Amino acid sequence: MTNSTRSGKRDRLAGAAVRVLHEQGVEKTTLADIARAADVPVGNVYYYFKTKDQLIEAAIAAHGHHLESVIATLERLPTPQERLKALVHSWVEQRDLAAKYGCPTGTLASELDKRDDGLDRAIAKVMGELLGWMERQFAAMGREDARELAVALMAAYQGISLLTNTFRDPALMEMEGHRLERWIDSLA
Amino acid sequence: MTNSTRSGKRDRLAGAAVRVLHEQGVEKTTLADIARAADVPVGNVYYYFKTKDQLIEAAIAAHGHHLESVIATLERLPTPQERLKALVHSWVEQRDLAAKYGCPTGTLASELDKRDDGLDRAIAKVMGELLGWMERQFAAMGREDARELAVALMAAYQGISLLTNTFRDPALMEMEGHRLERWIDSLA
Amino acid sequence: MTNSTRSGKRDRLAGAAVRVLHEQGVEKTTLADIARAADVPVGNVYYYFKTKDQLIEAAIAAHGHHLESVIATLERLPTPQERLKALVHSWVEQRDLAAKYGCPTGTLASELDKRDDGLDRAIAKVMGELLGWMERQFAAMGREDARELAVALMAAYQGISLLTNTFRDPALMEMEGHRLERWIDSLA
Amino acid sequence: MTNSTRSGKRDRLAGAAVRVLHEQGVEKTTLADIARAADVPVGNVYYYFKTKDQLIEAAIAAHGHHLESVIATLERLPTPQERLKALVHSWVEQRDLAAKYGCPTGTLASELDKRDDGLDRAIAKVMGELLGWMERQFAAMGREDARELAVALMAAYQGISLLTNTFRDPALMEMEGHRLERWIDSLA
DNA sequence: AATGAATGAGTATTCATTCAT
DNA sequence: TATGAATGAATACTCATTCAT
Repeated sequence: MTNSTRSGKRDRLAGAAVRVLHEQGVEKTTLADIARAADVPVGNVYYYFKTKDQLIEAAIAAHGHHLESVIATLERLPTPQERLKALVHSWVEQRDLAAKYGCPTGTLASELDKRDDGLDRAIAKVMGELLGWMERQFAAMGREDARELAVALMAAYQGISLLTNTFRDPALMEMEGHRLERWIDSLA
Repeated sequence: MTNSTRSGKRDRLAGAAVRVLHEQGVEKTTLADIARAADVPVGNVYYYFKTKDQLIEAAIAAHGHHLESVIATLERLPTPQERLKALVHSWVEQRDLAAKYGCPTGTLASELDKRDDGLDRAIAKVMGELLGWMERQFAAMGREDARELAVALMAAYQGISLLTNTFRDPALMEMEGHRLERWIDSLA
Repeated sequence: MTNSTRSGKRDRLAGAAVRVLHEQGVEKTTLADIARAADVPVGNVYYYFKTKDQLIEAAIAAHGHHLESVIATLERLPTPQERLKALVHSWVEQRDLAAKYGCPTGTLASELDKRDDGLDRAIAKVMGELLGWMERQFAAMGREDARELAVALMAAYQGISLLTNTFRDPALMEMEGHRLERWIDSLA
Repeated sequence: MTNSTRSGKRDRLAGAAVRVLHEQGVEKTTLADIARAADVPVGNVYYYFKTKDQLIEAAIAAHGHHLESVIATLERLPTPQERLKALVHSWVEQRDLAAKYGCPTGTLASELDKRDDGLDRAIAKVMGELLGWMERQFAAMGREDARELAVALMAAYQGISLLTNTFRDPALMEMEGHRLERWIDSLA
């Protein structure tokens, strides 16, 4: 809100960046790619973002907001089990995208780790938020090992996203999704 | 053997490439980086590899051979459970490296997916070999769902590697490793 | 007109390319050479031309336009004989340049033939236009063998340009020019 | 004889160079190309030729010897007219090669002119020998303008070779060949 | 004489970033 | 604010030439 101008170009750039960075990867994506996807002239990008890094940072933030809204929707469900299973279900629904490009959060985290700038901390924070929410769900289920379970669930998702992407097989995500749902049920 | 020359420079280059690609990522790594790590003049690299892609391919192959030797060592253990748990144990032992750079196989697979060349198929094959071996272990344990279990185990490892790397916390790998060992025991 | 920007840098680059390619040859000419001749920073060349090939293509087009304007001037003369002889005369006038670098069209055609790109077709088209014009002049003189005569005249020019260049002797062009003028007169 | 060793590698290299330089052009041809064509290891080339230039020079000489043998064969014919027409006839016979690669002498002369080394003088000398022979034939026909006629004939050949090559049309060489034969007859 | 290997200078191309208007 | 144009540093790749054996 605060940063958006009448034309909303800043948001459009950040949104386009999320999409293009997911599809092409950070290193393969040029500023021109993002500018084109946002339908903004290249030279104009620098009015909104001083550097490419700042644009990536904005993309990470935008992706974080997206995850927050996903969580907010899940919160409407009555029990933690249902919430977690709904999350798993949403992953399975995205299986075709995962097969093409992997998980947006995970691929970003993986790539940003190799860079000198501090952007890896930004994506770690986003992933940490989701992890924290998961932990709270397991805790609400009365589990003492909520932290461990949250880590296991997040790892399972990140890992199966990578496998689904590597083998280009959406069925892998589906199979693992069902297994995770059964697993969640078994924890009650 | 077949490709090694007296000085073994070709192998030295492939080996250095495995290391540097893991540490810096594919896109951030220049030919000069690899040449320097192998203590070989840049121009000389092209005597052994026609393109950067071919050098990466050789690095993938070298990494594949490394995994094969790891598997060969595991094979000496008497039962499939012991073999699988020893594999998990070796992951935990590598936790500091994972915290710094992630899993070499996984980060490579993730990055190569974004490229146009066919190298993503090469790393997929390497990962597929390990996956197949895991499946055979679960099958030897009498599990009908060996394939599903193998996928779950591989995903857990890839995912926890990514989390360990993202949060720069080797303890995550340790925690998940113990959980996986208990899980394997529970399947018998 | 259509492609020229305010500063006309694109045209300046194409023009400089025509000159430098003629003087140094296609293979010996670097992009830096052309950029320097046009007084344009190397990196900036790529704003106007995606590849070296495209710049060469623009140079060929520019040379083609030059030939068109030469023809347009010749068209003002009353009879085809006069036009053809004026063309021969213009060749003789350029004899010092030919002694130094050969015919721009011919040397370009000769060099481009050795390349894989389709640029040899572009220069062939330019030469074909001039050849067609010559043929129309001979036809206007009532000659049934206009095509054959046009080919003979063009060949004579290309050949004497090569000899003049090889022996570095402008007098050769002069001598052959006079012979060709007499020959044209004899055809009436 | 003097330079040939038992194995005749030097001659084989020069011969291969003539062929490859004609087909690929001087600048596009690497030493490795020639070495491969001569079935000689690259490193070994430098035992016979100190530089690439010296190898090209040897190729020019070899081509010169070839032209000498062609002339020697023509000398057996009784009259100068017959000799010249036989020369023209041999050009026509080579029309397919000319369509593909142009005249070996001419393309070499054209390319070498752009270089700093003195090789352009070497090929000029070879062409000069042939030109001198032509001139002697016209003189033997009693023509006072023998020099001019020789230049015209050589230019016609070089020019039609270039056109035949540029338009990739062997018929051009054929057409011009017939015209030149009639022309020679008309000079008697 | 022979040869696989080594070397370094040179070239096209990309792209984040800056500038002028 | 907006934008086309400018810039230069970086990178993969080629190849004549040299070296060690």
